Formats: sequence, structure tokens, C-alpha cells
Amino acid sequence: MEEQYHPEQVEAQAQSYWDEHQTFKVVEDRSREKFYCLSMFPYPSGKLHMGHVRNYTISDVIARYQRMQGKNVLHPMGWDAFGLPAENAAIKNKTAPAKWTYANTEAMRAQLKQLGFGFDWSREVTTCKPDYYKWEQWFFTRLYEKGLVYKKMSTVNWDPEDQTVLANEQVVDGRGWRSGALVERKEIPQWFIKITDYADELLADLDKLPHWPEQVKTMQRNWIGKSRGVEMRFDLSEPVGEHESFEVYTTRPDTLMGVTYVSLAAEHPITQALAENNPELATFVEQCKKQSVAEADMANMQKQGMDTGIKAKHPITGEPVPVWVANYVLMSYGSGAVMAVPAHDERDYEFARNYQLPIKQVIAPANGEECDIETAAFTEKGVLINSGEYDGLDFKGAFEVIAQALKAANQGRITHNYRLRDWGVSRQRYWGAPIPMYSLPEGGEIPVPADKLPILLPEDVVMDGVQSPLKADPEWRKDELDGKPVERETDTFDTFMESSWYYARYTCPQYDKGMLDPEATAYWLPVDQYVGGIEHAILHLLYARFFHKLMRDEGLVSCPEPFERLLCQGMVLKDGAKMSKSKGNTVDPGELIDQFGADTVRLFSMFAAPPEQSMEWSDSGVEGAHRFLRRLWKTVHSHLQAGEPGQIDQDALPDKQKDLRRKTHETIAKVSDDYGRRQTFNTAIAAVMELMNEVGKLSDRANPEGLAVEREALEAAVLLLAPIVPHLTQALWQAMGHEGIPLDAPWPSVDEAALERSAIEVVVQVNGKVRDKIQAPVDAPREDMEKLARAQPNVQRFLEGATVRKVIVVPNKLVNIVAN
RNA sequence: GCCAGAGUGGCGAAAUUGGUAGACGCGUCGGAUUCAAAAUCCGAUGGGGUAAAACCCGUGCCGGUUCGAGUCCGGCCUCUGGUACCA
Repeated sequence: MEEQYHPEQVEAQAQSYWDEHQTFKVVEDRSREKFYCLSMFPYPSGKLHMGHVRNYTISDVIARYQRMQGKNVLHPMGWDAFGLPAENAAIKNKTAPAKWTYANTEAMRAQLKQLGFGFDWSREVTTCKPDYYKWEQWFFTRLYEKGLVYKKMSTVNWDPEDQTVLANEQVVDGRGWRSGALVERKEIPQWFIKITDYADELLADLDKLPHWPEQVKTMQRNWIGKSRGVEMRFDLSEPVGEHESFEVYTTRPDTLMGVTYVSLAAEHPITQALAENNPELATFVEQCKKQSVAEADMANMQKQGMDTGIKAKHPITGEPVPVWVANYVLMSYGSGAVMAVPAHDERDYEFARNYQLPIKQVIAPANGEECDIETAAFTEKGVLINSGEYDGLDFKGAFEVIAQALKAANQGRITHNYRLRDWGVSRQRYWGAPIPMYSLPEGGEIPVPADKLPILLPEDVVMDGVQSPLKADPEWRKDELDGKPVERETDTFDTFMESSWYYARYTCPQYDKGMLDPEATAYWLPVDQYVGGIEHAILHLLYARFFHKLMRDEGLVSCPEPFERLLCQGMVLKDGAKMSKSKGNTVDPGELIDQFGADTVRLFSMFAAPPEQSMEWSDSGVEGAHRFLRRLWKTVHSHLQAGEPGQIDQDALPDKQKDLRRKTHETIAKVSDDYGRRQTFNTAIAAVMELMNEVGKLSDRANPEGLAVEREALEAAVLLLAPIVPHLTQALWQAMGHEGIPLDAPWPSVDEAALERSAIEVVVQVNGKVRDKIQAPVDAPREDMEKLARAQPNVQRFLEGATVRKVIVVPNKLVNIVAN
């Protein structure tokens, strides 16, 4: 063994060992317990960034730990290769998106290997390759046949200058990021998948995920947003064209008598019909089109409206209610119409104040307190007032009685509503999987038959920066079906489609008899541990759960949920801000590896913060991590120089040696818990550092027995760190005379005899403040502890002249004497 | 706006079930080693206070529950993620 730690040598050696022995290649083995450890696959954007390093280090640590528990571990990697950045890069670099993407996957794969991640590269999946998206296209046609796919008009950002659809991200301050033109809303036909059909199941099954973070489940519940309310019909006082009424939904039917106006969306058919003969309204509707489609923008924008002049009848009283058009009512949410109760809804309140609409209070606080409706809306539930026969009812009573009245009058009914909307999967972009649908010459659409799949995306294209090459090329769309000409859909899939099922494809990446091999999915699924960024808490994770249920209903997978346990890692920050190119505060993992080695980078990423928390990058912290590894190396080296260890006879050990053994076994217990249950790798590392500090203080190298105690501590430290710094620990493990690698060694176990201690430190408080600390025998009776505590001089000082009211004794921990 | 988080020394953090606030690391200061420096090793390090102790204060802010609150409850402030076409 060399005296100095040379990471470049150690790492090259370990990595070539893994390559030669195909250490991370796994196959189904029904005789062993499996563990499927998955990290969110990267978008191949160019180089790895620190967020990737953190993500994949976490999953690698978990995968290696589980392997040391004896499990058959699958830890795959692939590329979420379709997406918008490839198109932008293609335009900028005058290259094809495919070429750019493949170059990036090459570069990033090399970096991942440098970091020593134990991926089974034989299962690599690249979503932009036809053998992957073919099955996605096939699955979509199956969903179509099952009635789970439909086409409808839907709103997009339209750049009138480039004549193209923009992503929300491409709209900056209301203008197209390239053209600078004011962006408009435009309604175009798009494909949707009925995720709302699965809303109840997606909601209910969150309860089957005890190992998901509570916050993620809460976010998903709120996103699905199931509510119980009343759907009711407002009849128009006189018909508008063919329209005689419209529907609204409310969760607060108790406020129905406080309705002072109703609002329609600009795109509502009644609004459209009215605008035909009302130029002023038509202008307002046009104005409404010049605003963002993003929810955050809509919620923050100035609320504007216009009185249409027509009236609707209140569904209970029949009194006329003015009908307005408002920019904040969206056609794609619910029915595109809302009833307004300004006294009890903040948004309606603000709107009514702006336009001097009446505000009628119909709810009073339940506790009889006053509330001033002149200053703010009262949005809590309470008791009905000014509501005629309903006065005095509470929310629950009013809900039922008013719903009953609406039902009796044939004006409405109780129903459930979801905030969740169907999944729009059409994108008017090139770099995505073509949507496998044909338009027929006689009109209508049919799915592309299986034998015509995949619909290939041409890779050799030139991007002009404006239009998708699929749309620009009139030839591409031409196809033939049973001798008849048909036209291909030129839209491509939302890239969330690919990321919704890649985890399943990893179980059988080369399978060509179908989308998935049910035997492979039955063995490997569900994923036991999923690791990825919190930013995916809703969209990706909800779509993937949805897709899983769709695949289950197709007989491709057998479990109800795809991800058993979820860990959402925090962001990597530098100088308090997210690392990003635009802020210029990025750190290049490659340079760090060159300087310190992969193990140091991995160690620091795990040590700086617990995985869920955002983590502050620090150059000197990295140096500290490196220092620790050098120290560990040197300690093992000098230990080996000191001679051969003997046998340990626990009972005969001197106290110092007993202390070191206790520390060793306490550390094994603590670190095992940190890896397995708590997943706090930072405290696991801190515990091993403490152990190494104790080795420095307590080791006795003068005799074989002392060397044996030290050897035990060092072997424990090496095995406990093996998942985090796999190269260095492999070298040390072999230097200490072991065949094979730590990864295949059993996880160290705790020797209960070594943990035993005779005395324990107990804190003594007077009135909750620490006044002394005593050494008490372990499990001392309460009376003894109290007596001992009271005897301390400093405790007596504080008890002087006071009467003891109560003594609280927490066994083996603390005594608190309450006195005054 | 709405939904979900976070806030503890000079810095990253720890405190796992309501029971010693600051483990571990970084930085800083002092010392050893060295011709000198780097590296390494040893020691100190929340603020106030003391010769040293004792003691007092201290976990974003205000209030509450409790023998005891970083931890639980109510109300704020600031920051972060998501907000359906960034992934």
C-alpha cells in the first residue's frame, strides 16, 4: 500500500475492476430479494451540473448500501432526450437536434462513469430513439381505442410575427423571446388524455404511499383538488342566439343569496355570440386574448371586466342578475362561467369594488362577532343572514337545503369537481415523438395501426428557428393506408410522456415483443427507491403515477403504484443562489474530479446537507472533505505498518480500549440507521468522522490486542463509508487483506456486548435550567436519581429558600426539580 | 394570487419521540514542526460576563401551551419550489 493517497490511481483501478467484473450488471434472480433504485434521468443538456452529481450520488449511495444488505440491486440510467432546449441549441449552433443530443449523452455518460456511479449501462434507455418511442406511440393508440384520448380546442401562446406556438418559458413580459412581438392567446385543436377519469384513484392511492414525503402527497392532493359542490343552471332573461342558459359550479352554495353578478370567460360561446353585435364587447374580448396563459400571471394580473348588458335569472329567486365578461375567468377551467359573491370571495370582492357592483353580505361569523364587509370580504364559513328562509342555517345545513331547493326546481345538483384537468399532450414542435394519428381525406382521424409504427421522426433536419421541420415539409405528412392517402399528425408528444414510463422500460430495455415484458416488470416493479428533484413533485410524478395505472389496465404491470419510496433532493446553491449559467455561479464537476477525485466530490455532496435540503456549495468545504479522506488513508497505512493485530477479549480490555470498541459499535448502529431509515447521509459521515477522531485519541498500537481493536474500528469505518466513497474504501479494504470488494462484503453488525456501559451522564435542572450534570448508574431507580440530583451543591444553591413542588425524572437522561 | 417547504454561531449544519442548543466540518485565532513557507499535528472558538468560575442572553418576528419548546399551537415577515408548453 502506498503511503500517500492518489485518488486518480485509486479511482482508475476501482473503475476498471468494476468494468472487468461487470459489477453492476444485474439479471432477474427470483431466489434473491430485489431492490430497484432509480434516480430521475437527466435531460442531456450538455455537461453534468452539481444538481446531477448530487442526485446520482444519493441514489448510488442507496443502491450500494442495499447491495451490501445482500439485495439484487437494479440501478439504471438513461436519457430524457426529447425537449425544447435541443431545438434552441440546434438553431444557435446550426446543427440538428439529434446530433446535439447524442453528443451530449456521450459527454455526460463519460462524466457519470468518472464519478464511479454503479449503473447497469446495459439497460441504458434513450427516449428519442425509435425503439423507445415506438411503444409510446403504440400505447397512445391503445388509449385511443379505449376511449381515453380525445381532441378538443385548447389555448396556446401564439407569436403573431413568427406564426408559431410558444412555450410559457418563451414568453417574456408578454412578448415572444425571439421576435419580441406581443404574444396572443390562440385556440387550436389538441390531443388530450383523460387523466380526470383516474382522478379519484390517483387521489385515493396516495394513501398507499407511506414512504412518500407528506409534502409531496399534500401537493398532489391539492393539485387534484377534489371538491364537493353544487352545479347549477342560470337561465338567461332572453336567449342569445341559440343559447338560453349557462352552468356554474360552486363549493359555496350557502352564499347563493349573495350573488350580485355572474362572469363569463371571453371565450365562452355566449360571450362570442354577444360580441358579434357589440363592437365594444368585441374589443374587450380581443384585449383578453392579449394575456398570458400561465396560471401565476393570470392570478396576479389586473382583474378586468365588462358588463354585457344582458341578465340571467337567479336560480332560486328568479331575480335578474347582471352578466359580465371577466378576464380572469378561463374557458378551460370548469364551465367557463362563475357566480360572483363579492361579500364572501376575495377575488369577487376586488372586482366588485373596481366596478362599483353591489356587495351583499349573507354570511355572518358563527361566533356572533361583527365583521366589517366594507373593508374586506368575509370568506370563512358562518351563519346565513339576509337569505330569507335560509337565515340562521350554518354552512352544512345551508349546503344541503339550498342544493335540495335547486334540485327540486330542476336548476342544479350536488356534484364533485376536480381542479385537475385532462392532460394536453400535443406540442407544435419538432423534437418529440410524433403523435401517431392519421387524418382521413373524408374528415376525421384514426390511430396509426400497429404495423405502421413507429412513425419515425426524421433526424437529419435543418431548424430555421420558427417552424417545426415536420410542419414545414409538406411531404413528411403524406402517408398511405390501405391504398388511400392519409395525412400524419405533425404535432409531437409532450416530453412528460417519455418520462412517465421509462422506469418500467429499464426492466426490459431490449424487449421487442411489446412495450414491456410483464415478467420483467413483475420482478422489478415497483421501484423501491426513487430519487429526484422536488420540482417534479406534481407534474412528472403525477403523470408517471397515471401512466402506471394505464399500463396496469393494459396488463403490462401488476402493482398499483410505480414508486414505493420517494426522496426529493434539494437544490445546489452557491452564494445563496441556485447554481445557473445565467448567474455565473456554476461549479464544474469535471474540474473538481481532476483536482480532488470523484470520492471527494461525492463525500462533500453528501456531507454538506441532508438530501432533502438545499445545499450550499463551498470550495473550502470540499478541501475539508478531501483532508478527511487523506487522513483516513494515512491512518490505515500507519496502522498496517504497526504490526499484526491479535484477538479481542472484551472482558479483559483496558478501559480506553473498551471506550474505542463502544464507539465503533455505537457508530455502526448510528450509521446503519442513518442510511437505512433516516436517509441522512450527512450525519452518517459525521459519525464516522467522530469515530476516526476517537481512533486518533484512544488507539493503542503497542500490543496485538490494541491493534485488533483499532483494526475493528478501521474496518467498520471503511465499510460504513463504502457506499459514499467507493473507490478509496475498495483500495483500503484490499490493503487490509480482504479478497473481493466492500460492496460484496456483509454490512458490519453491532456487538451488543461492546455497547455496555456502567454509568451515564444525567442532566440536573432546576426549573428547567441546567444546573449540573451527574454520573448515574444505568437504569438507576427514580428515587436514587432524585436524591443524587438534590445533593449537588449548585442544585442546593438554587433550591435555597424555595419549596420543591415537583420533581420530573426522565430515566437515563434528566432530572428537573420544580421549585419556587 | 394559490399550493408546498425553509429560516439555528463568522459559514455549511447537528439536536431522531417535547428533555443538555451548536455534534461533525469549514473559517478564524494561538501553539508545535520548518532556515522559511506549504502541508501536517495540537489547542481555543455563539454573545455578554469573570482572574477563573458562577451567572445572564441566545434557534426569523409577536404571542400561547408545558415542569421543560429549535421541536407543539395561533398570527406575521423573508426566502425557495410548483403553478399544467422548461425539464
